[in-house]
Amino acid sequence: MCPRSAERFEQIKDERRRALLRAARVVFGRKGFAAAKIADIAAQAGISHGLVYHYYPEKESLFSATIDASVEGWDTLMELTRAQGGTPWDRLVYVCGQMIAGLREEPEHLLMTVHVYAEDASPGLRDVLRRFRLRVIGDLEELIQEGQRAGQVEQRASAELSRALVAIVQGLAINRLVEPDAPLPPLDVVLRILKS
Amino acid sequence: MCPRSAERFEQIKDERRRALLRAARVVFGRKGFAAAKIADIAAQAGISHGLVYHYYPEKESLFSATIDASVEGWDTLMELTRAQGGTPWDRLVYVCGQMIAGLREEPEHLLMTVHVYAEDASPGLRDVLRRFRLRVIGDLEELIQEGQRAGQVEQRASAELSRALVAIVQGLAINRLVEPDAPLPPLDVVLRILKS
Amino acid sequence: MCPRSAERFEQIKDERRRALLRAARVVFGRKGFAAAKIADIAAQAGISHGLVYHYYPEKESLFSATIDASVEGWDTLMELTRAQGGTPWDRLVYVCGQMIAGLREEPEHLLMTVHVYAEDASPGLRDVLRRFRLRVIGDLEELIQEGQRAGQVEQRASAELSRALVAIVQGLAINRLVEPDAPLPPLDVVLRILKS
Amino acid sequence: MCPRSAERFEQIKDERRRALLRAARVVFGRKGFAAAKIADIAAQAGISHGLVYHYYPEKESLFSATIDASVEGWDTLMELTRAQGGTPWDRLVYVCGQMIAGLREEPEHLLMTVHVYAEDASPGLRDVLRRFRLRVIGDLEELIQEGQRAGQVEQRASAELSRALVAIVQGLAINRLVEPDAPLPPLDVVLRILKS
DNA sequence: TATGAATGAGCATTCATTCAT
DNA sequence: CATGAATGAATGCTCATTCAT
Repeated sequence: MCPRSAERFEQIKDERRRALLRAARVVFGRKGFAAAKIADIAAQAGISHGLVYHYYPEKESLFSATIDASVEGWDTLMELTRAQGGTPWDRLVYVCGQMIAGLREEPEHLLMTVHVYAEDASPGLRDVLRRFRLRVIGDLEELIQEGQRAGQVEQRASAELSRALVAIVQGLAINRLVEPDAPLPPLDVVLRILKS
Repeated sequence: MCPRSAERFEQIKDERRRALLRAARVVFGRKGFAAAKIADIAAQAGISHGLVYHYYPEKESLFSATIDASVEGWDTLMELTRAQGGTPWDRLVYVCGQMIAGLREEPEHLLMTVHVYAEDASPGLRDVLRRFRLRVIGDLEELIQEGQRAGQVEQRASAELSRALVAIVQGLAINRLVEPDAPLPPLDVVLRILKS
Repeated sequence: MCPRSAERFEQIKDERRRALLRAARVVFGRKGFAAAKIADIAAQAGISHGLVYHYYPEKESLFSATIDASVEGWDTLMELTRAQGGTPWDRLVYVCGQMIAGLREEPEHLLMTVHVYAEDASPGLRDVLRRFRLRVIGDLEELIQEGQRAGQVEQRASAELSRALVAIVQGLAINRLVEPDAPLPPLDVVLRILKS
Repeated sequence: MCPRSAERFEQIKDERRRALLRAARVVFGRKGFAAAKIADIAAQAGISHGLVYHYYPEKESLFSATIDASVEGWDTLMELTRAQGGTPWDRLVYVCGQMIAGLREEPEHLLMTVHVYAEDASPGLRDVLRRFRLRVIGDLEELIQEGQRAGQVEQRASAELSRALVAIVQGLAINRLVEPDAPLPPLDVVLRILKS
């Protein structure tokens, strides 16, 4: 009724939506799309499963939104990275460092990708994920090419280097889930991939 | 009754069992445990879904058997590797080369692991997979330690190096599934991880 | 929110649960555990088969609950019987009269027992039923012993007499199901078993 | 080829058929029609499940044949009973004695009846069983009427007395299966039903 | 005949989705 | 908005029945 409460309303709604997305990322990341139950996600978010459908009309939309949030997160990271001063190598160190730090806290973030190549995932889902993947790979490739121009990264097919980098980060995410207490290799080991 | 037909019988049975395992590896590898339908696997193997239960009493047993086959495959590879002449580094080159070649043909092999860390996977499944993982990591670590003693691998925590190696291979397996036509990075890029 | 509706909620839930139990008793009693389909029971209760699982997590639990309800019914009857004035014989007349009257309305009640001696019924089920049986037999035996002390029942092994009594009642229940219109023998014929 | 072996052949076939029927009676009696598996029966008879279909084209025929065998057994008992000298009461003692003795060895015999009143048992099955039941009840009723004419059985509706007699015997069969070691009440307790 | 591999219809159970409260 | 009861399509698994050997 009064604007105050309407605002407050929106606030609550937004908060809840964010909480829901966080919960969805965790559960989807851990179990994949098929094995994740709406009820699991609702429980993780602390709401009833019926309420989920007030925010997202179906499981797939929720999943898509989760990816979208990850994309946003990635875009933010890339902006920060580009705003970083220093050499191209410094920027590579920064972005990889952030990715690995992210693994520690939320390995689910980068695992989302793993779960949707399934042949019978709806084409929509596959596309959404594929695009995310290609964006990450593309952004990293750009940084790598800058590094190559600066002579800080070896002169090899940048597409391969970028994919190798993504591969190791995803692989470490898996490791993180299977053995949460195993040590992650230090950043410089990961970055060696780019040095001849 | 006659030995000829009894033999033939067993042969056919064995062949089918192998075909079933192959089909199961492909489908489980692509979709994970929850999303893989027995009917999918049966179709992939060219048999009716009912027949699957003549060979394995339940989905989980089939999954376990699939892992067991992967373990055997790995053991064979390790034997071949150890039988390889040359320096420790040569052996590392050999085993990683084989793993990456395997990715080209059957990326499912190394992906099996990805799908079972789910919190609600039956403890049995999780154990089976965890053991497989630890075996691979352990075997590779041994090779790495030999390489360290020979001065061919950097003197860093061999556990971390081994996990980084497994991570990149698994990450590449994922990449293979998502983008089957993307190029895999060459072997020496992968092995750089072990060199300071 | 408001207590009125919450109460009403619980009421409806309870009603439905009772309706489900009644339906389950009828169907299990008629068909036995294996032959009774959840869909039959749901149809009999006027609900969808999926909803059954909101109330009982599996067929066996529903069956157990059905037995539990029968046990309660029996306990109530025994309380009424013990509250009955008169001689021990009067009480035997009362309880047997009620059992036979029950046969007319719901022969399923006493038939539940018949269906679970199967060798491969889960041990849980068998136990639940065995306990019910022994309770009935034990309670009747007690009444019989009182009758014996009062000289109203013949001085023979009360365990055998009790079992003979249960046997005839169960046998009549079967008769009731097979020939719903055949006459039940009058009470005094049944009670003769206890008189020398 | 030669008549000797052809005969022998028939013999073996007949023996097997009898063994199969015996096995079927045991398993059907214990588990009912729905819960009894062809494989169970075959195992009990010591043959492969496929072979069952050489003797009976389907589960229902096997069940019918089992009933037929029971009918035959009953007819034989009735012939023996009628051939028995003495008073009508002596004959009743004889036939009930045999029934109770049968309970000790093969309680399944009289339990067959219990399992087929199910609403969705095929009408054919229900009829077959109903006829068996009515035959037993009718034969006993005849004996009871003889007893009544001889003044040895009370002058009450013979149909009810007959059904009460069958009821107690069936009830005892159930008891036998649930508690194989519980004592059966002695014959005279059972026969009291017929005495005023 | 005798075996057991193979098929497919049927049933228990799960879970996304809807909707009355 | 929020809840959880209700529905029904989908999937694991069983088992009667068929059939190649």
